[in-house]
Amino acid sequence: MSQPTAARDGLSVGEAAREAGVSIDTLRYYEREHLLSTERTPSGHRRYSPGDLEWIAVLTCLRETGMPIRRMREFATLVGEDDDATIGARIDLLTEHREDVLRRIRELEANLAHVEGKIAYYRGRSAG
Amino acid sequence: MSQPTAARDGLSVGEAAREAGVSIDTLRYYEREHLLSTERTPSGHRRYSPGDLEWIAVLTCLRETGMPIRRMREFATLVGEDDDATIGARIDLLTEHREDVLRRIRELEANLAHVEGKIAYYRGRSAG
DNA sequence: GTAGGACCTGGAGCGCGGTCCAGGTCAACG
DNA sequence: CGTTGACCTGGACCGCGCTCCAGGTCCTAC
Repeated sequence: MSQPTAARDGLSVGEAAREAGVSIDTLRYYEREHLLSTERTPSGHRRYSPGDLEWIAVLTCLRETGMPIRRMREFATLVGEDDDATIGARIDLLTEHREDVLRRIRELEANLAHVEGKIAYYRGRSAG
Repeated sequence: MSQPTAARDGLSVGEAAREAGVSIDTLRYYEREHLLSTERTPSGHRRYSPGDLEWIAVLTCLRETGMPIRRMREFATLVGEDDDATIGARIDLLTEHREDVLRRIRELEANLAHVEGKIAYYRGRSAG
């Protein structure tokens, strides 16, 4: 092939990892867990398309909001079916997750207030 | 001893666990990790005072805000030294933790917005 | 005195989310 | 051609925060 390297289609796993801000091992792990699947070069190397990168960003967002891998797999399966009949299920899953996140934020805020109270208490003790 | 059961001093580990909303194993684990220490009855059973319960509540608050056990141990050590010279250090530790929690809340809120965007997108798709 | 239940200890096991490793293949460079 | 570095696989390993288990003690009630 006379195609120059720069013009090849998609990113290598190392490039994709750097781009997405995750480790190479994490990308391979997600693939094992069926959260993600990629094209391969004839020799078996993974190639990440822009769409793949967007999807990885979605996965990362879900992870960072504490969604377990198991649940992410459910979502990935729904999306992977690429059937509009699953859209309701996708909305339900994300909506439930949204509730979880909101609950966790409220919980954090409540506990934060305790921590701040404790700080204030110690400030008083060290001043008085 | 003629002392009635109800008048004995402090709660058993089972009672304390129920009261504090954690498992018995967790209380014993915290003790192994030097986050906590309790009086014992002559026969070796743990007894939890009201002060112990308050401390467990503090530990629980720190855990729920994501402080690692290792860091909780640092804090427990400072408090355990019962030396006013450590109060500055306690304030510093809690203040750092407060920053961590605030960061995490902000992160969650940012990611939450993405999740909500996704929900809106799917709603549009299923409506359109 | 004996049955049951709560407690004790030390240590193994678990679920999670990766992370690392060995042993091999592949691609580009000089 | 050989070297170098990124990639491949399957599987072992890790840190965390518990959780469970075996084998034993102790207390209470009948």
